[in-house]
Amino acid sequence: MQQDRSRARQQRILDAALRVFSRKGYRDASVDEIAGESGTSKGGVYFHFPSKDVIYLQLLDRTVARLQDKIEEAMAEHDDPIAKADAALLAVLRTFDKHATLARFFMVEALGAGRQFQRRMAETRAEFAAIIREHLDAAVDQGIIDPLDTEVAAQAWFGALYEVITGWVLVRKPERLEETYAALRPLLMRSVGAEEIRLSTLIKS
Amino acid sequence: MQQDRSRARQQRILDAALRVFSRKGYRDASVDEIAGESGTSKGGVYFHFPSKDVIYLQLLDRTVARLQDKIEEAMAEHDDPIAKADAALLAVLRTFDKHATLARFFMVEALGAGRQFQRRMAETRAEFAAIIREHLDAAVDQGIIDPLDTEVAAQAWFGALYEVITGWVLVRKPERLEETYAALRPLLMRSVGAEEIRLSTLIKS
Amino acid sequence: MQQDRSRARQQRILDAALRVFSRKGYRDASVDEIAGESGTSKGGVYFHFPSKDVIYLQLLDRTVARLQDKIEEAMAEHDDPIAKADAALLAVLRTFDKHATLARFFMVEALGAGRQFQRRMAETRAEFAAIIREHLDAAVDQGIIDPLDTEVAAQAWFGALYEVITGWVLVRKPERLEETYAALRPLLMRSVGAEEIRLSTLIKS
Amino acid sequence: MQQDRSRARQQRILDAALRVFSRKGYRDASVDEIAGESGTSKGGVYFHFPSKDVIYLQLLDRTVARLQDKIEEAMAEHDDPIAKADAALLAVLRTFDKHATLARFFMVEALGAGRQFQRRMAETRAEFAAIIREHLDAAVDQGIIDPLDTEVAAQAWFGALYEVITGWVLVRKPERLEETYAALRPLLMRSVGAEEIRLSTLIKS
DNA sequence: GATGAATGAGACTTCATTCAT
DNA sequence: CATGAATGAAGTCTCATTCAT
Repeated sequence: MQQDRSRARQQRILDAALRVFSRKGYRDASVDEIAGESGTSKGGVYFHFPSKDVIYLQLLDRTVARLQDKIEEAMAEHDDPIAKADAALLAVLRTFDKHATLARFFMVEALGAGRQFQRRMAETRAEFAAIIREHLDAAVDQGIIDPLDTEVAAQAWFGALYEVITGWVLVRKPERLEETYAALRPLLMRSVGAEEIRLSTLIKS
Repeated sequence: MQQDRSRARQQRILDAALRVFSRKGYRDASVDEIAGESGTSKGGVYFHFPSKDVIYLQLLDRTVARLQDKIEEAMAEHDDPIAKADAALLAVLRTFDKHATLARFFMVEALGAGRQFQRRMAETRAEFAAIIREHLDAAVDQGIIDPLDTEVAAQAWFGALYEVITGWVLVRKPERLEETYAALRPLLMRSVGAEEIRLSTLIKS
Repeated sequence: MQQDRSRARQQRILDAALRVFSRKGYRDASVDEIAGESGTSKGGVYFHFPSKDVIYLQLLDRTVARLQDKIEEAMAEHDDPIAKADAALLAVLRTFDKHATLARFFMVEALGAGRQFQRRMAETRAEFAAIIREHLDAAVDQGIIDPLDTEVAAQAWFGALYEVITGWVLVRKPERLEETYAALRPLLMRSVGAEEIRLSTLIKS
Repeated sequence: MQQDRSRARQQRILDAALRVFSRKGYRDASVDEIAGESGTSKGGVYFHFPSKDVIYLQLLDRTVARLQDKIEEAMAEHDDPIAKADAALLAVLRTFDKHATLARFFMVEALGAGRQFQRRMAETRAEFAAIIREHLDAAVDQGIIDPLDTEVAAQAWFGALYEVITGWVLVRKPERLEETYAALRPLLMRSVGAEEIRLSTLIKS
């Protein structure tokens, strides 16, 4: 159908926009460049999207949705709540490891892109933290870990992960992002007083 | 003398720039607005600073220097390396608690301000992480904590702190940033396997 | 088609720019004024030309090309090399006589327009002198005139012409530029030791 | 006296201005740069001169006066009117040969510097041409050369000289400007129908 | 007399957005 | 649907000139 073609075009524009925003940041990326990179014209872009803001916002949405899918998928394979949270982090890490463009866009450029996006970014961060928190809470409920301020713990986990990824994006060290996780994981586990879980149970997937 | 007046004016411009950048971010802040906010004219700003970039960079420098001063000061009151690192974090938290403008500028806007600043930001992050790491290393050496990957641990501490502050900047919850530290601290300590140190020894200052 | 419209608009911008540069010189002419004079907006000008420099340069090119066309055309009607050179000078004079704007642009403003154009202007002068020289050389070869330093002679002819035109542009005397040629021509001819050629053979066209 | 100091300061500013204008042209030279080059401050420059225009104009005047002095001096050594005119040209050539900065300022930058200077430049050119003309007229009166349009002849001589000098300024070829005169001189002489004068009588000085 | 801080008009250029073709 | 020409607001930066110190 025509609708398919339209959808495909939109996808191509979003893909191009991701690359351009990732390279230049929101303000320094021009609609012209996005149009060029997507093989369309400026008019074409404006046919599919009402404004540059909206492209950015949709990209943010798409990124969040993809990450959440990955996370849910990864968590589904575990029952233990700590293992679930742990798997979630690893899933995020792996996704960014494969898509450095996405990582730069989401980790580095998004927060300072402009006031108009900050509410959304705050929400997004909260959502991710909420996922972690949910399972930490469950762990507390099930007596796996001692009670603690799970809100702050979730924030701390998220922040630690964020920092490791950002550092990787900016400096590209270590080569593979996943390597760091071997060192990060025990820190996180100990921080909430969780017993070590055999990594093997996590990395099977 | 004239030199004093000049210095004072430069300070006023930097102060104004901090507020404007904090409100709008680098790109959305105009030199005109900085000039207005500092009670000068556009030409006046350009008399004291060669470009908008340089203002931003000097602001970054100034912020880093101030934070490092606070940190050194705080650390000087402790001998135990863990307590030193711990005190450093608290000092940072308190500084931002008092200067929300500075927090927003440094935590939210700076990273995504543009490619031209990212190398500097990466360095800055590395510097702060290095301070933490140094004392974690000392703690390992003195047998206070078990050996661990202190580089990643430092990054994780920094990231956790960063996230807590950023969350506070964006949502302004909790009211006082320092409150969170009561919950954050044990997490960090446990994460490196450190025994609890009585908070009282820290908060005396 | 659209391409035609685009071309036409470019021409209109160049025409307007010629007038404005001729009136004010390169530096004192503003892009705004060129835009206004061409019935476009500033953005419109920048859609068709990447910078003010480029407009100026294209104008220079266009002027040179037009003059060279006139010259070739005029020379084609003569066989005698001296007559050819002579006809070339007359063609240049007549062109400027009809287009005082062009004359002012090319003779008065161009040289001092800025360092970035001086190499081009030097080349241009050399090209015109080369045309004259070529035919003086031919005249020497054919024994029409005695051997002489044709490079300097060509430069001198060009300079004499240039000065006469510049004087006319600045003072607008005599009314018609071509009139001066009656007095200038014998000087030039004698300077290279050429016999007088009947003017009638030249002015038929 | 103080007046001497003031005069000296003015001279230093004018000298500096000559260099800067020669390098950059009128518009691209800044008062700041002139101040710097003259070892003064911007305020200092404005104490001695009311505006940038006036500096330029005084420089023009000074240059003209110096050239005229050289010319008068050179002409005083000859009685024959043709020899006088001839000596004048050579004097100009030699002056510029020694002061390339002056040459660039006066030959290349001055004409296109801006509308405000063009009347003055036109006058100046006319003055120089008038000197030449005067002696050509005398030569006609004394029966040394046949009657001719001395106004145009003077213009042509001036133009030929101008072009040779300008070419030298732009391309710096030949190494020494004076060399060219050996080739240029006979052309000029023949152009007015003058017999060759032994160069030896000219170059003694 | 001299300095350099300050002003403000104006320059070039960019770019999101609109719209005729 | 798509193109690319056009607009106009806004932004960074320059600089001649003025003036308090």
